[in-house]
Amino acid sequence: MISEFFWLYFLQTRPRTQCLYHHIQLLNKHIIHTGVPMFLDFMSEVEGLLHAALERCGYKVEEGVNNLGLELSPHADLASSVAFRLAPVLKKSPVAIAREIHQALGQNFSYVQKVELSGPYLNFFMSRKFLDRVIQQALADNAWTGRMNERVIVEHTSANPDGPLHVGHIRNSVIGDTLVRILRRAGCTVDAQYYVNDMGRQEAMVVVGCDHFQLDGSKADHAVAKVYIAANRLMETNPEIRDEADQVIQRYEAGDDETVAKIQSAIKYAIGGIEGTLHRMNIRHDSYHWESEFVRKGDVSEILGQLEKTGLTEYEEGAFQLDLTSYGFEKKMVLKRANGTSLYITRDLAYHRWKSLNSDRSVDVLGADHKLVSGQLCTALRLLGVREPEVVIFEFVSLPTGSMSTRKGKFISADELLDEVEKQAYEEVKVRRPEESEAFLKVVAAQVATGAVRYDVVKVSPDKATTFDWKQALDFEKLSAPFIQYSHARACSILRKGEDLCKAETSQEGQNDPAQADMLIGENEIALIKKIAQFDLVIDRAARELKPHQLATYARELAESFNHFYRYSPVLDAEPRLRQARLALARAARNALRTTLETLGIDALETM
RNA sequence: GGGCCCGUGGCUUAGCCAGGAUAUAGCACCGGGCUUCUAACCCGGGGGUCGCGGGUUCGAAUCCCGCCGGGCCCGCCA
Repeated sequence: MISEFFWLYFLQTRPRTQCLYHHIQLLNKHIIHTGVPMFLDFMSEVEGLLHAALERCGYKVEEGVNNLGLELSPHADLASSVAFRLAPVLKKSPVAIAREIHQALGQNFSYVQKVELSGPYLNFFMSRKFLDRVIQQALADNAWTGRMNERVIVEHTSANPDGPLHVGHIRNSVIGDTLVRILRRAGCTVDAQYYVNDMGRQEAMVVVGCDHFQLDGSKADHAVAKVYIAANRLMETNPEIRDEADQVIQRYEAGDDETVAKIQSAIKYAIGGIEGTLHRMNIRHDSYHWESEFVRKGDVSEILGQLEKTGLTEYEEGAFQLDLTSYGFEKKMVLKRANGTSLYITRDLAYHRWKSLNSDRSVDVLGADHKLVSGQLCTALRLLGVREPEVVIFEFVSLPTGSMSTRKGKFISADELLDEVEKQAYEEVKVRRPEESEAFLKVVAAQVATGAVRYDVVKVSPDKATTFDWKQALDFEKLSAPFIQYSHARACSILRKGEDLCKAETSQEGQNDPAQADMLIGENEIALIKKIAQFDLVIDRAARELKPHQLATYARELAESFNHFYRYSPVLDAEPRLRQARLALARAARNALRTTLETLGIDALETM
């Protein structure tokens, strides 16, 4: 019975030497299916070989992350720089140590073909057997799924229902939804949640706005925004609007029927519009949770009571506050207003406690402006003895003219962006496929647009602040979704023609030769198989570290590998047995591309 | 003023947390490749003090300290 399992990770892929590390997991439920040879298994074998060799030499490496110095390298499938680590301790040259370890490695290889000594480095190479099994795995009907088995709640988007999503919100939505997909691929059961801010001032302003202005016939979320912006403008000259909003907040918290009805219908109306936009981007939430739920159920007052017991609370000018100065927060956290109504942070505390109790992991995707408040929230949760969420922070998206604001009507909506990108995509498809029907052009344009928008967002690390740029958004030339979608479409095209060819020959000659994977010896073929093999590592690492952009990078590399294969290894013109082998690889690559695209939430077009 | 994040060829960007062998790509620029499975592709070329200065180390884009520049935050808003 295995009680421990080494999770192996690696950073990136291509040329430069990259760091790998492992992480000991103590829970059986995390064990990866060992019958599915992917990169993790190759790496596992390398680790075992190295540990055994080190033991034979009588060498000990210190416990620690990546203590074997494993890394992806342009010189090998996996390289170890462990000799460098041992040199200061053993007072020998790294080259001599590497030589000793190399001699002690033995020959009990399965997925390892050979180990080459290169100065102080030990270079491990994959065996034919491993490569063949990778193809078999990729050819299987079911896409690869990991064994994480955790129940995860991912909260993302959660935009106030006071207007449409804008280009800043979609960074949240795309990162969040991609994480949901990555976690599911890794084997988790994921509940994607939208937290609805129904008790805040913003929503009260929408209701006040609806009392003074008419919702027009535009898309629901846009109509709501107009009313909301108008109400805010009105407040500048008529300060009593603020009092009206305050009264709405108080009546709603008190449960006044008429106010409840007004707020809820306004929210449902706005959310309907927001959902429409999300659906265009292949994003769906599994459940919606309203902050008022947690007030009405009594969770909020229960939490206030528990926090009072910590002895860190106090009343200041009638407001109930939590003093977190000893935890490094200089400002006190106000839990209840002097007028008795609750605040966002208090309701959020209740929501987070509920999430923690109903999941193994909970993930929040939040903009950089929430950093401080989510730090306070986590500290308060710790005081309550509740597991903290894992918070994924993304830096701001601003406009060339400054930051966006729904209230001021200063934003570029997601709908506007999608419309423009789709228009551009339509022109591109029309040039390339003039013979196709209008319906075809429209479908392809829409799917290319969705992909282009999602990929543009997800390819950049969340901690880079960005400035929205139309020119860049509409330029989906190379480093973008269409590049990957196109590779997939090419693979599909080969497979379609290959099938026809096989049918014709089968009817003529009776029998096809079975595919011979070991005929795939071209440099580009091997490279493609190796790239396919890395999928499990990318998913595993992205799921654990919550870094979706790593999958975006992998997708580009996979497509690139396929394009090289496409260019240098003719499939249909090859002699029958080789053709079979290459068709199998094309199918394996098609499956890998499709799975990767699906995990990114990008449509895998079969033709474009 | 304090806290967090970012700074990599003209522009955008990977790698950084877990330091290792020639620093990743794209755009733009120069040149080449469609009678051959979809050229939304492929190949070659030029272009880099990895913000600056110290330190740690056999070895630093990566770790530590200081500085400079940019973003975000510091509400009885969310």
